Amino acid sequence: MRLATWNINSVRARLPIVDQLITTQAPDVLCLQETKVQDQLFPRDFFRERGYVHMAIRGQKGHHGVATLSRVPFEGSGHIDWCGKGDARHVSIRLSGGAAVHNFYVPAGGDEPDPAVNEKFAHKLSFLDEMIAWSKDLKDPSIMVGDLNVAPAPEDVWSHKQLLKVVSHTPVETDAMGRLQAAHGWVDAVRTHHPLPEKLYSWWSYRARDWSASDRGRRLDHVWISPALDGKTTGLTILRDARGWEKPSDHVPILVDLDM
DNA sequence: ATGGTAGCGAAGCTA
Repeated sequence: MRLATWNINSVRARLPIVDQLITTQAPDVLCLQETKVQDQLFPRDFFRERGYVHMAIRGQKGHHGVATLSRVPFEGSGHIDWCGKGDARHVSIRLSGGAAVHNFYVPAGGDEPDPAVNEKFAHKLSFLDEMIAWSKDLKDPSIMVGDLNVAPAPEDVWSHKQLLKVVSHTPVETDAMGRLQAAHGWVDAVRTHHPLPEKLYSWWSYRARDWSASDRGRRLDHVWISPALDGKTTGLTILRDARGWEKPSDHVPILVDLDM
């Protein structure tokens, strides 16, 4: 089974390159973040026509939004209302066989990395704290994917030194990511297949003159699996090329092949 | 130190 995760920064604006991903990579399960559309306006027919007839969609007007589209049936879906804000930042499905797929869009956190003056950063830290508590109690074999908006290791950013005070790579965030990983024994499947110290990015700003030449990227998108599923991933690709596609997202897809 | 781009939805906010 092949699973893809992708922050597409508007599903409606990105249909041509979603089609390109489906045609060239043929994922069975597609986890999208930042769909930026209300559920009644979600392009269901587009996915249905391409065989993704099983859909778990959770959107809201204008911002955020996640969706998991699948060619293989799933047994149920759900979501958690993180921080009690009603944001569409998480949707889960249960695959036949029992494994859950949790699709996340963690808050970006604004610009100022101080929770005392920036409520968006405080929200991000609270969200991560709730994920830690949830992970401690998590029993089911699970796959957690999505835009976690944290680049944990020095090799996950273009310049560790220059990003230490930039939201996404501050010590308080990377520490939280470490505690999140430990809380369930999450295995970072990207690093299983592309170990440190290889530099890896999944996001490049729209604001660069030449994203590829400057290559100032960050690894914000993740595929984590339960210890019980360790060894079930047979391959994993960060599709850097997609950043150069026509009218791209600022994030690229991650593809993981699972023996299950 | 600053500003650069993109999407939503129709001005400014978020990223």
